Amino acid sequence: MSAVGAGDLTGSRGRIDKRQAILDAAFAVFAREGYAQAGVDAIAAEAGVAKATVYNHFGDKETVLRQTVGLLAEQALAQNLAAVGRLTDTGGDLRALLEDVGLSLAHCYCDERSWTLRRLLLSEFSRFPDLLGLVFGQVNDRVIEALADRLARLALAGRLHVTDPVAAAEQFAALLGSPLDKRTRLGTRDVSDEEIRAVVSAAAGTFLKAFAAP
Amino acid sequence: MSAVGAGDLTGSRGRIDKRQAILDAAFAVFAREGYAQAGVDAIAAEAGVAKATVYNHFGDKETVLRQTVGLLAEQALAQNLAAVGRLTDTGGDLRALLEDVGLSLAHCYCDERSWTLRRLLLSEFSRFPDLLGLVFGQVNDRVIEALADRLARLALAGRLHVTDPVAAAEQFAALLGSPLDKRTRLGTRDVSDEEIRAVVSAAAGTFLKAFAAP
DNA sequence: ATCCGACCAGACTCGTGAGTCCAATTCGGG
DNA sequence: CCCGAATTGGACTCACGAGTCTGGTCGGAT
Repeated sequence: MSAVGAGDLTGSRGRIDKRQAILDAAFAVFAREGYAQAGVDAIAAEAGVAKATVYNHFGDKETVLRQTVGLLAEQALAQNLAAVGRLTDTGGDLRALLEDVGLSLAHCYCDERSWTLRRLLLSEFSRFPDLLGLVFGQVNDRVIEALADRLARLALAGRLHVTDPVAAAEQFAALLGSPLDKRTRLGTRDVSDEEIRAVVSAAAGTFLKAFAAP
Repeated sequence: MSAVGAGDLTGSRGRIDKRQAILDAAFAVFAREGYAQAGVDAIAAEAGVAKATVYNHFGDKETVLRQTVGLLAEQALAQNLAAVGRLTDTGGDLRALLEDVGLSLAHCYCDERSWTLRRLLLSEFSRFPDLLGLVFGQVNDRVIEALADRLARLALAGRLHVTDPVAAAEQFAALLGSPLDKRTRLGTRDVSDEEIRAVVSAAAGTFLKAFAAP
């Protein structure tokens, strides 16, 4: 949860680290009420901090939002890249490998924080279009790119038959993400692990039928 | 654009049809500013109507939003169903058929009104979760269902090899929608017709590689 | 001609939330 | 042990927007 840079005498008692407490609280409150409705008072209260302290650290409400989103996006990116990193040809069953990676990605995708972040981003998109741009460009595209790299290597090894690795990566992501969006109603409905597994399996199945080497 | 029920002495002069003018204006303003920011004053101004008239017709701001979204969702559903309806086995080239339907669906999906509606829905989702539920359930699911029906018939005719038509329909939709989401940055970027065509072609290609009868 | 109901302009109430200010307090380092 | 920076609670200003009300206008039906 916390775990950032230098001095980490975590929030509760330390005189420092109000900052992190505020960011956590802001995320919770923004997610719960939306940017416009969320009062800075509410954020301060949730963080156990005076309103003036929030302004000391961030200057204004908008900056609080940007910092919050930026931090979360960074974390999400790291998680997704780690998941994609598992896609390494071990010479074993290709389908099992794809399902393993797909499952890791699906778990990143369905993580509570992840859903909340995405919902927040979508909600405030009209007010802060650049935020969505940042996340689309910096997170989504990077993950696709990393996935494409791995797929290209599998293709070189003769295990897949893809001509455009980026397109294939996009399609794999689509096959994974869209059904999850629908099943979870944008993360507002719990899905059993079996259901996730079924989605991943279907995605991997279709992907392999389309791209497995002959 | 307007074209609804009974008396359509369109907005400007007629004593009636203020209602439709208000709904149109509300859609524009909500889309531009988001629900929370959009003032009823602004909606009234955009509709060329007094604020009191808005309250005469709808009672409160929330009702204005619900009616607006409901109307638009209905129209979107009709358009999508029409597109799916084109998926009829003519005995000709299956790929061309799929691309034709895919293109029709993509055009529905990329229509300005369609994007705006979806963005509005996503934006206000935290405040009105039931609205998204309505659209997901009543529009999205129905389209998938209709598509599944058509795919099932193609399977019966021996032209496709699908075991679960609904899953296949979902995947086709995913292959179509996700790349469009990304390319158009949720509809905030114009995409050339060639680009759309390329997405449709890629989707149809992957779908057929996975599901074409052997 | 006249009455009714929809419409208009704009003023008004009321609540809410951003951002500021300040005097009192508390902690951390020297 | 003391200084300064961070923090605190709370009061305060200011702007904005929902919803109400009023007095008056206009068109159409009887």
